[in-house]
Amino acid sequence: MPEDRPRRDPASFEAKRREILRAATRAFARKGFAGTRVGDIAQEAGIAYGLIYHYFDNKDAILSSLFQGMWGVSLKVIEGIDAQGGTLEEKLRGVAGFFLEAWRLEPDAVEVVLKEVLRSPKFLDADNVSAFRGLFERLEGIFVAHAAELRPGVDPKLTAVLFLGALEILLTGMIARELLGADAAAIEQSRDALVDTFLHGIAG
Amino acid sequence: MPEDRPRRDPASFEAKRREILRAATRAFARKGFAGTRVGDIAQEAGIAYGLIYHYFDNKDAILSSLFQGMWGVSLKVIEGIDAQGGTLEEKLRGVAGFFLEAWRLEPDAVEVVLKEVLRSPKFLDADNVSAFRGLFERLEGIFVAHAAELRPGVDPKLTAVLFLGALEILLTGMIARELLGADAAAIEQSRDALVDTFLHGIAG
Amino acid sequence: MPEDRPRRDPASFEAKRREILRAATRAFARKGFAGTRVGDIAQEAGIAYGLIYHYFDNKDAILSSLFQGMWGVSLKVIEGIDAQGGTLEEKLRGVAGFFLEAWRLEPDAVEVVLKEVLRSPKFLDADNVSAFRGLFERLEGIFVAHAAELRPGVDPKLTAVLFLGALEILLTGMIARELLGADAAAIEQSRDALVDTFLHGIAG
Amino acid sequence: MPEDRPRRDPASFEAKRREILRAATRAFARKGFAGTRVGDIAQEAGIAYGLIYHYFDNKDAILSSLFQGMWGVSLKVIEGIDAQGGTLEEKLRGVAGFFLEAWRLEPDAVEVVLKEVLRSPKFLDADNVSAFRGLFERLEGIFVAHAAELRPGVDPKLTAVLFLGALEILLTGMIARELLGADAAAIEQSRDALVDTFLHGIAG
DNA sequence: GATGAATGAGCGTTCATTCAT
DNA sequence: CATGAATGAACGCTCATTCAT
Repeated sequence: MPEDRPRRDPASFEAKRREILRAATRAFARKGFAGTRVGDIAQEAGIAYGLIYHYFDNKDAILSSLFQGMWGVSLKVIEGIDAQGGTLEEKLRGVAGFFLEAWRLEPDAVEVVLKEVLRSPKFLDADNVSAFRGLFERLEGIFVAHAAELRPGVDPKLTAVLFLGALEILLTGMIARELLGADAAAIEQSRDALVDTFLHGIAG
Repeated sequence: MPEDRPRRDPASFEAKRREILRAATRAFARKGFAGTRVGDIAQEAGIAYGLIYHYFDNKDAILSSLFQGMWGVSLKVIEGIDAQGGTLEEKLRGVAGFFLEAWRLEPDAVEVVLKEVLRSPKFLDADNVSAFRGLFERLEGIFVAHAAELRPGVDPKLTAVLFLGALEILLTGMIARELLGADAAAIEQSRDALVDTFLHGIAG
Repeated sequence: MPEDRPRRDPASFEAKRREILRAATRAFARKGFAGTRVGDIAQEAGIAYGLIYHYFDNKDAILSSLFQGMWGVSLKVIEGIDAQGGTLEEKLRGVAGFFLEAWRLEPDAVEVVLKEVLRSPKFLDADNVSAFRGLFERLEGIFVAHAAELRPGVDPKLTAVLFLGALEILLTGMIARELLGADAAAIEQSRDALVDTFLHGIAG
Repeated sequence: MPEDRPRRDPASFEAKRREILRAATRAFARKGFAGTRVGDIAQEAGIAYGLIYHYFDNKDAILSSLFQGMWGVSLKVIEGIDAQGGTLEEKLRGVAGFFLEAWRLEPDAVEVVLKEVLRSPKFLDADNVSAFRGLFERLEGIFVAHAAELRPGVDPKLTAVLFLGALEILLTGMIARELLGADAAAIEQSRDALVDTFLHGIAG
């Protein structure tokens, strides 16, 4: 007698849910959220399309679930990097490295979040916007905490915005696979260029 | 004289076309390209929706037309800034200032191009990608031309990418009107923070 | 030059709307509201199904429109019968005769209203319930006004309910075309049986 | 012993079946037959929805079963009332009282039969129509048997229709709980008003 | 030029029913 | 007996586009 009632096993339910989420992520990355039919996701997952509605409320909920999963992890990691202490340089390298590494490991998921969630008025609802803002504020907090190391007159909020903008376009550029390489060395080089530029500028 | 098709009045044709384009831009900015119906554009322009098809091939063509108009002007201006000579700092300030000023004058158009064209696989066809790439290359050319003023080891292409990314998020952030101000002073401050950060870094 | 701008002619718009409404009524009568697809209505009307959505918000709105049209007329007629004066017998004969005649002229419409609207929790929303109640109250008012002609102890509200119930089942029975005849003579006989029974009872 | 299919316990099978039937009746009364999902019934019964198909062939069969159970009892009771003898008044009071009492004891079941079965072309198949007709004929038979007590010219069939229509709307009106009360006194009053009206009319 | 009626491909979603476990 | 994952037919609805007037 293994378990009392293994009916509706939560573990396998979650496993299947994740499986569908991965299939959806691949499909969204390939054809965009709008261009992906629910049937495409099902086909990618090897199941009937009706089954998707056992695991998700609707098509939108799949994308929201992807975003929230990614974003929750991201925020926690950034908080960890901040809490660990270290120099400003180490922290910036940590933040940039985390997102670039996330892209290397799960390029589809990063692409979809960047392209479909962060730009869509539909998904940038109050919840998601506040999640998004959380990252900005955390980075801003890092700059504030290290204000003593900054040139006078540097605005922490603006700097946080610029840094994330530059980081985002690195990821976007990698997605496009046109402007930048995608191998580990290129990633490292990109990360260093980003951090060095922000810390020391490009002027000789 | 064998004109191809004797429009009654080419000037007024163009005027109406621009009028529709402006109406469409407002509508796209408010509800997104996908969320805007052709009928919404017509209503915004005060005409019947069927008439739109006298001036544009289809809905996509409206957005493409907006992009090409904006982008052509942008490229010419950037080229002009480069050709005028001056220091690297002046050129970067010119580039950033141009886009920020464009946003101040036509925020809807800038928002739509950023959100709907540059992220959409549908509109990033060969033509548009190469137009987009043109801007990158022009900026990269500026960094190459001023290589003597740069720290050794600074990569021109990567720097161009980072700079445009930071610039883009300023525009995006301004669109959101949440993180940064939108008045002339805030714009100037943003431009200076961007250029100073890239030239001199933020470290003290 | 006939008219200033015959574009979007309200008259022909209404005519087409009514045409669709009639087609829908036939379809609903034949297969029930739930059993009728929007495409069935379109086919019955000889148009494409998409066109239906130019004239009605959705499938529900078609049924609501039918009900409100029928019910508004009915209430007005009943009010007219009441206002005209006369004996209680004349008024009851008028009310019953009106509904039975309506059924003779538009059996499908009466059938649909009886079967699909008055029994459906979905369509018996606040508006429709209050419309329905209006008829009850009007009939109750008639009994109250003629209280002097009634046996002592007769409850006007209960009597109104019973009268309308008996009237409704006459119509329903005619719909079923099983229990009662449908010709003019049968209708007259039904009406008289109803009124005579209520006024004088059946006991010898 | 060659039982056809040796159910573990026919009694408990029937008990469970009835349990499901009661749960379905509550659900149908609350949301209508079409608006009730098989899963809703299962939830109401506290079982898995798949199990329902062990006890009923399909969703329709549940409603049919409810109708047949109710109707069979009703017919038997009406026959008993008729067979017992007595005056016409006693018989009419018995018939009306039975249905009103049934509603008091099982309002959901009565409501569902009235709203979902008797008006639905789907369930008014040959079997059910003939069951339904049985009640009419039995009541008609009562009027025929008591023809001597009736005014000349009273049509037994029409009178049966009118009587059942007035009775039905009482039940419907009680369901709505708007126009009439629902307590025992109100029920008695309704029954008496119905019978008195039919026997003696309302004219003074 | 200008209008809006007309078309229909296409998609998201529901839910009764089956069946492996 | 009991469960709920799995299936897929079916349907309402949207909206870009065409075209007769």
